[in-house]
Amino acid sequence: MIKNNIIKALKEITGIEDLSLETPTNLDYGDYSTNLALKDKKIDPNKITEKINSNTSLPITAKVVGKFINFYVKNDVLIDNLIQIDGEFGKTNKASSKKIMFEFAHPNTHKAFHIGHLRNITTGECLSRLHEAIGAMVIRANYQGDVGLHIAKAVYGIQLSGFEDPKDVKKRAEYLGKVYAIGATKFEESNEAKEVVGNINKKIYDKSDAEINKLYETTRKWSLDYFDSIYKRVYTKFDRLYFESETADRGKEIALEAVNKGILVESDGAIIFEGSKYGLHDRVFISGKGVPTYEAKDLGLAELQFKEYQPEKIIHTVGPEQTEYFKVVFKALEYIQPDTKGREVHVPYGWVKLKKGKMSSRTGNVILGEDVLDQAKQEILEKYKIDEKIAEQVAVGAVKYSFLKHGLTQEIAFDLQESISLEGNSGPYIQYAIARCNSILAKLSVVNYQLSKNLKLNNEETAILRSLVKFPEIVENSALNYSPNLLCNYLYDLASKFNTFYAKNRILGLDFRIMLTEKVGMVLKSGFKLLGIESPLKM
RNA sequence: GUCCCAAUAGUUCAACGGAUAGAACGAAGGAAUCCUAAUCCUUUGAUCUAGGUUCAAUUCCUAGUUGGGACACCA
Repeated sequence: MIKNNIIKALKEITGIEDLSLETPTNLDYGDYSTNLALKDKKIDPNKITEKINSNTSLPITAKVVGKFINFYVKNDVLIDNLIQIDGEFGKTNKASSKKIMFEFAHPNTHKAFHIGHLRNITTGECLSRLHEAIGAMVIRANYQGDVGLHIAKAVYGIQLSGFEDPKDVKKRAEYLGKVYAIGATKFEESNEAKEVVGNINKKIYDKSDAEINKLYETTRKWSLDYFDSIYKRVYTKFDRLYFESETADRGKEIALEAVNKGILVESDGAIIFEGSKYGLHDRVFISGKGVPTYEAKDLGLAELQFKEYQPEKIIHTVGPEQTEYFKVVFKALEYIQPDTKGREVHVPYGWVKLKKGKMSSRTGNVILGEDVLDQAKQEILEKYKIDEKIAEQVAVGAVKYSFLKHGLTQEIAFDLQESISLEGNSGPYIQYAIARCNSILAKLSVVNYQLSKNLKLNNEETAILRSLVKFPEIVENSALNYSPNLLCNYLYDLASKFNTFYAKNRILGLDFRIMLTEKVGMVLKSGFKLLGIESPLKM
């Protein structure tokens, strides 16, 4: 990467080890710049610039503006880079051979797969792909809650309202959402219901009631089948599906062993970890009834995950409300299984909130993930004359992009009409640019470039070239900072530059412009692939 | 009460301690003999408050205001 070349050259000249480059937002200030001379008054920016410019092997020229040194990538370097762009462009080996587990999605069976889950899975899939692009070995894991109080509430809801089988994957999921709301509402209303649900919960854990077992197994499968259909729809394939039902027993064992070691202690009949001793808060691992909580299950999960895959890190993509929860559990885990220290990471992503009202599975006031996709698709079909398959790709792209373009920790105020935009800074805008590239190239029978030696580039062409060079480092930054929005911003900017170029220049007839078009299409497509979004050939 | 996170145009969001704080939507106007008008071009408009650190603060620190979240047997 050019950036590294510059840093290396600067280090040799100045002897400063710890220096970084900036990328000015205003292209007039160069492709990169440094503030070295501002930080250290003894440094003379003019001397550095002279040395840089006298070294013709460097890919850049330098210029002093004020105290900044700005670097401009040379034209021939930009063009060499353009020629080299192929489908693999953007991939690096920054994280090569590192094994990282990304754990995401985690819907709970018997509950709705809502829009928040959709953001989660979109984010997790994108982070996975970004890390694969920088050379990591990625394991996609999904930890699904198939036991616990919420299941008991749903089962209770069924007992109250009577069992039905709508005989359709989606309708079954809707039915479960409905009975969950019924059970959960009753649970909050009366102590008697709390007692009943508690007993159902215990029965599910110890499998002591044949009738409940059957009901549980049947409805659990309904949920999982439904989730599978969504995973497929958003192009995610998990390497491993973990279930709370498989971590619960072992988790409880681990917690009990930890009591013997003095890591966990008994308090009021429950087994807890005293996080408050570490500036955190106390949490219950085994309830007074002897049932392992989420905390204990996470102990079982961690052991299983490290044993099965030996990942260097496990990235848990989970909402921000669990930030402090994870701190406590990771701390406990650190004492129980010391080699996990520093390897368990919680990457929180902001909530998707409704612009009006509050989302809650309990009250049934949720926006289902699938409904969002369906509505976006419907709107696209009504608005444009395209076939169903492309409408699906555009709809999924619009929804995914609307999540990914936001900073990861930012909450999103969701409004279907506003959020799922088809114009402006949106997925379809970029898809449209890609389709446009394809459409231009399709006019050519043979692609055979004859680039003249003395190309005179106009502003639009130069802007695109300068942008294309940056793709690999954008991918790297997005991956390492867990920031898909950086890649979104970049792709939008590139697509926008291309559209401006397209509007002002005729492409067909000039080999250089045809090549530029082809390569822009490639980069946009590669970038979208990393976001987990398809690029239709035509729109 | 303690702790965590956020606060930027009318709205939804960007911005690596740097240079003139970027977009999109909205509003107003314009672009078709020519490669896709889901496009392009104009115009419009913002850093919660008070201190501090710095050559330089939307960014870091302190306090406050507002909103969200977590704080024992839910996940």
